[in-house]
Amino acid sequence: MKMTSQRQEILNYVKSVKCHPTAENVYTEVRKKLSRISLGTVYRNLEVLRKNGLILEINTAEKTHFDGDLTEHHHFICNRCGKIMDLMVRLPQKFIGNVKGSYKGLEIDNAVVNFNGLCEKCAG
Amino acid sequence: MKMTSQRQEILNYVKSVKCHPTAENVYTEVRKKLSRISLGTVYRNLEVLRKNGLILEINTAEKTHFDGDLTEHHHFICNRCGKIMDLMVRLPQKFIGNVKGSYKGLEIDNAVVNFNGLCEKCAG
DNA sequence: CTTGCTGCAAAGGTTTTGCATTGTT
DNA sequence: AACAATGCAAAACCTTTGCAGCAAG
Repeated sequence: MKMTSQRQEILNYVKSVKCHPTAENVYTEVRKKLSRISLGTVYRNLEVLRKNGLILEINTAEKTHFDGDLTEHHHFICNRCGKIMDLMVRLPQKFIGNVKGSYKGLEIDNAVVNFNGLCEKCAG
Repeated sequence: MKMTSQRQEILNYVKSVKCHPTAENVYTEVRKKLSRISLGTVYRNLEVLRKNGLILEINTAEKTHFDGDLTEHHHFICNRCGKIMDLMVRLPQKFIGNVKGSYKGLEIDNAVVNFNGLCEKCAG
C-alpha cells in the first residue's frame, strides 16, 4: 500500500473524529485540504484502508459509515434519527468463548454488538 | 396496515425460510405465486413489515437482508463469501444490564451481535 | 523504472418515487 | 366511501469502474 497524500488525509480524518463519517462526509472534509481529490478516490481509499485493517466499516440501513477507532467498542443506532453512538463496553470473554465452543467450524475474528432503540433526544 | 395478498405472501416467505433473503430474492420467490407483483411493492412491503416489527433487517457491506426469526439469535457473516449464518446463542442478561446502567439516557430495545471471520468452507 | 494511485466522467446496481388504478376495511 | 396499497416506469441515489496521466517506492 503506497501512502499518497490523499490516502493519508483520509486516514487522518477518519481517525481524528469521534463521529462516524460516510464516504460523502469524508469527501467533503478532505476536500478542504486537497481540493482536487475525487469522490472515486475517497471510495477506493476507504476500501483499501478497511482491507488493511486501519479503519472499520459500520453498515446501517441507510448508509455505510466508517470508524477509525480500533479499540473494542460497540454501537447504538437510534431507530428514529439514525444517530450512531459509541458504547465503550466490552463483551464478556466467556460469552465469546461459549460461541466459539458451540460453533467450532467457524473462525471468528471479531464480534460487534449493535444496540437499537431511541437516543436521548428522540426518547425524551 | 392493510393485509393484502402481496404483503401476506412476502411475510409468509420471509418467515418460512432459514436463509436471509434480499429484496431481490423475495421478489423472485414471491413472483412464483403472484406473478404480477412488482419489485417496488416488495421494497415497500419489506419496509412496512420491518417498521411494524414483523421482520428484521440485517445490514451487511454488500446488501440488506431480511430475517423472519424474531427469537433472540445473532449472526455470523463470512468475510470471504458473505454467507450469513444464525448463531443460536443468547447474550448474557448481565451484559445488557451493564450497558443500560452505563447509558441511562438511551432506550435500548434490542441488541444483536455480528460475528465476523471465515466460515467453515472458506477457512478449510 | 515500475507499479499502483489519481481525477474525471460514465456506467452500474439498488432502492425510491409519482401517478393512475385497484383492493381493503 | 375513504384511504392505503399496487403496478409500472422513471428517477434518484450511492458506489464502482475504465482510462490516460501522475507519483511513490
